[in-house]
Amino acid sequence: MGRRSDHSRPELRAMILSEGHRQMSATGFARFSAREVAKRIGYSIGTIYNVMLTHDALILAINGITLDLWRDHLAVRLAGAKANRLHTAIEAYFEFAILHRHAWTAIYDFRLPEGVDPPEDYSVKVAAITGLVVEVVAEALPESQRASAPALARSLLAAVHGHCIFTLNGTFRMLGETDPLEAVYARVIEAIAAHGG
Amino acid sequence: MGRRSDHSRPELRAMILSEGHRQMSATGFARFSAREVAKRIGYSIGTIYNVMLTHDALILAINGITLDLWRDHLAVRLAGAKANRLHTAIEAYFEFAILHRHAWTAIYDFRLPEGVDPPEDYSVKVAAITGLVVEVVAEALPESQRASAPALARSLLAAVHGHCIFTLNGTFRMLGETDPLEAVYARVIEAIAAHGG
DNA sequence: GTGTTTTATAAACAGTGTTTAATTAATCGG
DNA sequence: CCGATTAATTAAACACTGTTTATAAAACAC
Repeated sequence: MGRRSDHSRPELRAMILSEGHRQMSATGFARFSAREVAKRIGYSIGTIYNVMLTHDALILAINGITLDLWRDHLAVRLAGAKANRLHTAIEAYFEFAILHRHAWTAIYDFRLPEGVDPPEDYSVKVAAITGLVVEVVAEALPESQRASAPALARSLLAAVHGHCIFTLNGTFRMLGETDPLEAVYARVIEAIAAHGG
Repeated sequence: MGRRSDHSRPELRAMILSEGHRQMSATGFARFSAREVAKRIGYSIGTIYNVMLTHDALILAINGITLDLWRDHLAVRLAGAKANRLHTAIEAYFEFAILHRHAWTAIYDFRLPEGVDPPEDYSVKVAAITGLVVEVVAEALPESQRASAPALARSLLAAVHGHCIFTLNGTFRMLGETDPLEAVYARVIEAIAAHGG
């Protein structure tokens, strides 16, 4: 078949990413298939390559959608929290990861070839999420310690992340941990306290 | 070809796992191929299935080897450390993960089907590593707090793990973190201090 | 030596990502 | 308006994957 144009390029891209994200959420990174996405939107695999160029770019774009949803989730939860914002942020981190476990896990399952950096708009999405966390951490610190907020925030982010992964991949179940959220929260409070907060 | 017996069953299993681990270390989980393992040891793919039963079991066995190496690495490092044992443990965690990055990452890249538990000997290997960490954490706590060592240890393990992952997957590079080891070490010391250590 | 069991393989099946050539539809120039 | 050009789409092929099945050959038991 030849040139068809029932959908514009941007429409096609939107269809691919929407169906792709749906499928990533449903089946996870390991079983994700670009061919299946093509089938479901009624186009051939070649069209996916025309629009997305490569499999890696497709997955990166899908993960980008997940990052946007994640940022929104955090932002909404934080907007509705006047007190206990650190706890809210951690809670929201866990909530999103558990609710969208396959899509969230895919962010970390996918790795670019060594030495290749992610495209800038992808880094921007990650930075946006980090930015929200830095803000919340900064609020919890005395003004004299505000300068250390970025460094402390990314460290606490890593700590929360580790707890979240151990929750999802069953490590914590294996080790007998039943309340990982409160466990990290305790760690975070200890760190903040040590910085005068 | 039929029954050959140049190698006994245990010999074959050892060859498969040795070559499998070598290949996992060299190429990583995403590019790992059971067929390639077969090729390299001079047997057909069917033999791999005869001996290993399934692809999942093969990977689980390879990851088991990595866990054993990891435990040994931690044990050796800790055996040679009289003071600063917490720092040594964290250092050893990072060392191993970076040195065997592909094999180490494969432990977490692989996921059993949902609801399926790992075989017991695999859980035992994980518990052995955790046990070492619990010991070191317990040493750092006052006797009155020793009971909380297991819970605190698995939480700190998760924290270290998160920092380690962010180091390997480039997140920390993206966020400008240049010394993740000392960052987690600071978090660990804060937590220990908060428990009276 | 015959019969049975075990081992190993080749071949097939159903997938995957990726590339290529061919075809058809839309667009553009005159 | 019509022919030439450009762009979109696909079918088919390639080289892989994991997995299953039938078959042959070697080893073992009696």
